[in-house]
Amino acid sequence: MEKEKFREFLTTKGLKLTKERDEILHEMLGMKKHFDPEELFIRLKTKGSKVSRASVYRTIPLLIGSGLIEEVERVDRHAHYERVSDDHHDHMICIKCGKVIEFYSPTLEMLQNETCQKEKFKGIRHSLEILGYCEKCG
Amino acid sequence: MEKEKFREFLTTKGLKLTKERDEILHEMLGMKKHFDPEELFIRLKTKGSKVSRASVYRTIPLLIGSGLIEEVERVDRHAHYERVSDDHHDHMICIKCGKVIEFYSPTLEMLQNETCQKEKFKGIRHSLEILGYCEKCG
DNA sequence: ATGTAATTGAGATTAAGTTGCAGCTGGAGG
DNA sequence: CCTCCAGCTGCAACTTAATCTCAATTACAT
Repeated sequence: MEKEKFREFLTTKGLKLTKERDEILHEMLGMKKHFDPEELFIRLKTKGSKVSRASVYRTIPLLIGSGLIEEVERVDRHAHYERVSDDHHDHMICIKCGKVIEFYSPTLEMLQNETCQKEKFKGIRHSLEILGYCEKCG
Repeated sequence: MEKEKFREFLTTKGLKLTKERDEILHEMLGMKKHFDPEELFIRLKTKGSKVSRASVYRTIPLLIGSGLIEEVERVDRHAHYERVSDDHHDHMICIKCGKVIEFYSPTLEMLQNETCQKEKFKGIRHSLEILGYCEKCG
């Protein structure tokens, strides 16, 4: 189960399964599906855990490395803006260099409309972001 | 053109077109399509402008309001994580009642992969959010 | 049991963005 | 063309999310 997966990851990397990491792992498993590090930290704190904020932040990459969680949002932590033009498009964003590729696929748009109809949902706008590696960083 | 659009927006809101706002507008028009506020500020600064960082940040919502730029990224600026499970899905979110419908369309996924290949982009994960009205609120 | 590289918490630091405030200014109304 | 005041400004202090430093502690291979 999860703890074994985590331990295995740590061992292969020459890292240790400390009681702090264990606490963080267990608390994480009890979170709702989406969470942020601060929520996790607060929950530990209110349960009386002595684990520090730094340890929570330091453990997150290890949980990702062991395949137990994934980063959902942005790579790049600050706000970005775009000059408006009338052509709608979606984005591919390179996780490594931050490059943004704009693309537009009519088929994709159409398919989304169909999906909306199936759910009786009236779509107004959407945002599709594909994260990954660009040609150069791939 | 842009300046008129901006002035019109400001006037209808009872706001003023100051020289600082004008400088920011013009510098913004010279940026590459995607930019962040700090880049904009630095560019003004290096050109000898006396405009403050605060004014840049304060002007951005006005540029959005006048339809000249859009926010590209997430509203929520901090990192989020998600416990891994094997069912990937996307979201439809009702603008009115906040209801979230999870859906999954293999065709949509496939089409995305094809689009990535076309751009020589190695997609790792994506997030697709369709905003609109659910059956009840529609 | 021991040695040591990894880990810890506290608090300082950084980055991005926001806010309060005292003085300045665009532009509507005269 | 003036006047006036709501709206603006820069500055610096503040906030939030996250990272780093460092001396003390600890897991775990041998």
